[in-house]
Amino acid sequence: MPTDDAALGDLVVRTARVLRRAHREALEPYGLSPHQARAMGVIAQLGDGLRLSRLATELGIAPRSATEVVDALEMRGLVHRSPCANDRRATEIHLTSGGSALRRTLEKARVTAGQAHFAVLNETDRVELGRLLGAALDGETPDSAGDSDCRSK
Amino acid sequence: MPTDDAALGDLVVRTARVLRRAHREALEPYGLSPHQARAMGVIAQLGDGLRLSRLATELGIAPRSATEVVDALEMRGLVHRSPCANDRRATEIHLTSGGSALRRTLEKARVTAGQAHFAVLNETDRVELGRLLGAALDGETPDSAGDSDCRSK
DNA sequence: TCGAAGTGGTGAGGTTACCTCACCATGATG
DNA sequence: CATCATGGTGAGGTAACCTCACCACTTCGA
Repeated sequence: MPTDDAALGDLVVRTARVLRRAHREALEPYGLSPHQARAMGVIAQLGDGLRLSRLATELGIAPRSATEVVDALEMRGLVHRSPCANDRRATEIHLTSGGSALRRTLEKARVTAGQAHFAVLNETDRVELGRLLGAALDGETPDSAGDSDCRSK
Repeated sequence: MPTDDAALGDLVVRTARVLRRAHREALEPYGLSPHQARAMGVIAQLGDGLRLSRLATELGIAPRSATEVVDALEMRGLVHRSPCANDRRATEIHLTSGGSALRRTLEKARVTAGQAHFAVLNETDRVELGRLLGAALDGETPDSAGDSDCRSK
């Protein structure tokens, strides 16, 4: 068994799978899909007066698809739309109080799950791991800010 | 900026995203989806006389869905079905020669992409990274062999 | 100032990759 | 040999995307 080669990539992908599964399971009780949770994160982060089209680019999806995500969140009472004052074509999206409370809960769960996975490592190792992953990410893909996903074209 | 907390999980997930995107792009010229490529990997690995239902469990999908994956691969001439001698209900799946050639090409591309991402690290760091990720994976989720994915229930 | 062109959001309808349920052919078993 | 279990697939459904067409509105140039 060779020490690395593609194995390093495999390890990362497998780790990500474990983390994602934990995330998905944490979300399940609330009836949210990972993408909906991510959308709430973006809405919370960019906050005030977020346009639907901006949300779409942040999520790396088509504007039309963002409409659906927001529809779903709105139906659950987690966000609401309001007309934009400056541009009467546009719609602003806000988290409701319930939405932002849930967002905080989920964020906490996500952090906890991440910590749990790396709990077997000591502090030194965790720092080292962060350094190595960060270095590889910085070295590769000087891909502007929006990490987005894939289906960009 | 705190050194770790959930940041470690984020780094892993972002790294995985970069790798997956590279993988998807490598596949695109051949008109294969990542899942189809994965299926070919399983078929190649478990080889001879692989049943459709076995493939399904390996991929972590329902048997009915494996039928579709194999349909697609067969249509592209990458695999073919043959009746199983021992059990006339069952079907065996094999890679065609074209299929296994393509598989080797893709595997090589995947390895190369992984190496490229971690090329900024020196040998020592790469080994260390592997050790840390491996340790965290071993510690967590004593989830039997089949890594599979998620939608297991 | 008024028509043309651009932009923000959404209705309609398509695709992909999954799913379940029902079914048939076959195999295993009392 | 009747019965039940198993391997694969047809039919039809769902979630999360997509494009195209469209309307309301803004912006811009003559």
